[in-house]
This record gives sequence, structure tokens and C-alpha cells, in this order.
Amino acid sequence: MTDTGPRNTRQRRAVESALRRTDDFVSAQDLHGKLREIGDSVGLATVYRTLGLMAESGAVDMIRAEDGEARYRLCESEDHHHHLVCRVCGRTVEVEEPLAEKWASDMAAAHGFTDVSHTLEIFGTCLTCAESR
Amino acid sequence: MTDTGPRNTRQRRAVESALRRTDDFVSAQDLHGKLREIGDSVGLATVYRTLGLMAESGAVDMIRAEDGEARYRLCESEDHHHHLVCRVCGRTVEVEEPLAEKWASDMAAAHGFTDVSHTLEIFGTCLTCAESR
DNA sequence: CTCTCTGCAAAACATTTGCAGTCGG
DNA sequence: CCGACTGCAAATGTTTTGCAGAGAG
Repeated sequence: MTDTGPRNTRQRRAVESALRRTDDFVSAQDLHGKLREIGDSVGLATVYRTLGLMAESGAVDMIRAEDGEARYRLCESEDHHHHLVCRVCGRTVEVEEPLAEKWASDMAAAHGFTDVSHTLEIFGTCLTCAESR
Repeated sequence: MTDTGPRNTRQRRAVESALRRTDDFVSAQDLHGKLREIGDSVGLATVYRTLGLMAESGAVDMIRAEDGEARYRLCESEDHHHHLVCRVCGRTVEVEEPLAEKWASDMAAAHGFTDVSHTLEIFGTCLTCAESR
């Protein structure tokens, strides 16, 4: 079980670094743009591939914006959690709801479902964005 | 307030009829395919436009599959509700969770967010699909 | 060295839009 | 009649993939 893990390439470091510098959820496209701006460019396909791997390994959270676009963010807590996202500026608050977890799995079990996963995201307009409207 | 509503065209009737014949969530592409199969073909763009309007008016529920594709289903209950969806066969169970509603709005308000909306979907493998695996 | 990772460009998809013609009311 | 609705094809935007070359271990 010698987990060699992914290779330590410049591109991977750049993606992780850019994610670390961002508090909010960003799309693969956004990230690609940011990297290009700071002159640490990484191919778009590589950004997608890297984010995909990180999401699979649990290193980043992935959510879907209301239009279906995927957005990523470095995972802060180990525990499963959800997000309150400003649909204007993207500001994010990480929230926990232990009851929802249990409710979801109980509900699924009651109907004979297994391998349960769930999504729970809250979208709104944050105070700052509402005022500057 | 004479709501004339949308026009009663063959295409709109075909879409509604096809939705009525399906218990599970279907994508616009699926629906377009089904209509073509039964020889009651409707342009793909029209399927999208019609589903979009119906979703806006609340006539259908719209959820995002795990891959981000939009899926639609005739709305059964007036109240806001959520879904337990089999990720293999698409079988759907409509569930309600009044606590989640309140929790989401309270949580958002506590952080100064307004115009709150939320998504809560549960994905799993239903008994039938688990057995035939 | 070897095998994974990368970049680029093309492909694959879902969805939207421009426009001219159709048809419901 | 007239404006909303439709079909088609082209445009868009995101994400994936094929392939040859680069570089990590």
C-alpha cells in the first residue's frame, strides 16, 4: 500500500496554490484564467484533469452552480458539510447540518436505497451584494 | 388578469403528454428521443424552450443529475419537496422535509443572505438495481 | 529509462439563439 | 391578420479526449 500519489509537477502545484489563494468556489475556467493572469499558465485540459482527480480524492469540494457549471474549492473540513453561496459574488459560508445527514440516509434506507449520497446547497444574495444593488 | 397562458400547439401537447407517460426524471434529450420514436416528433429546440417555460411556471420539477445534466418531471405536489433518485434506473421517490426548509432560510438569514433558494437531492441505488447487479 | 502528465487542438455534449416560415386565437 | 411558436442550423460554453512530446521518479 505504498501510495506514491500524484506526481509533483509544476502544473499541479500551480493549481493547488491558486486554490489556496481563493476562498470562494471557482470554475475550472476561472482557475485557468487566474493562472494565466499571474503568468503561471496551465493548459485548460490539465486544469480539468487535476480538479477532477482532486475532487475524487476528496481534496476539493465540488458543487454545481444553478446553471450546471461545476465549481471547486479546497476542502476545509474533513466532515461532510454543505454551503451557503452568494449567487452574485460567490462568497461562501461552510455550514454543517448533522440532522440532514441522518435524515437522508434514513429516508433512503426506508425505501431500500443503498450507496446513498446527497447534495444540499443554499443559494442567496449576500448583504454586501444586496446593498450595492 | 385574463391569463391566456401559452398557446395550445401540437408540440406543447406532445411534450406534456410524454411527460405524463413517464414517472421518472428525463432530460430534454431523452424526451426529444421518445417523441421521435413514437412518431410525434418535436424540434429539440422547442423541447428545451417548452421545458424551460414549464419549469419557470412551476409545472415541472427540474433537478441536476450528478453530471450536471438537467432533468425534468411533471410536478406532483404543490408544496416544495425533494427527491430520492436511483442513479442506475432513475426511479424517483418524492419526499418532503419541512425542517430543511426552515433550516435553510434561518441559516441564510443568520448570515445576512436574501432571495434564498436551495437544492437537496438524494442519490442512491434502489433495491431492484442493487439485486440485479 | 519508463510511464505518467501535459498541451494543444479537435471532438463531444448540452443548451441557446437567429431567423424565416407557420399557425393558433 | 398578427404575434407567438416552431424548426433548423449555426453559435456557445463547458468538459472530454487523442496523441505526440516532456519530465518526474
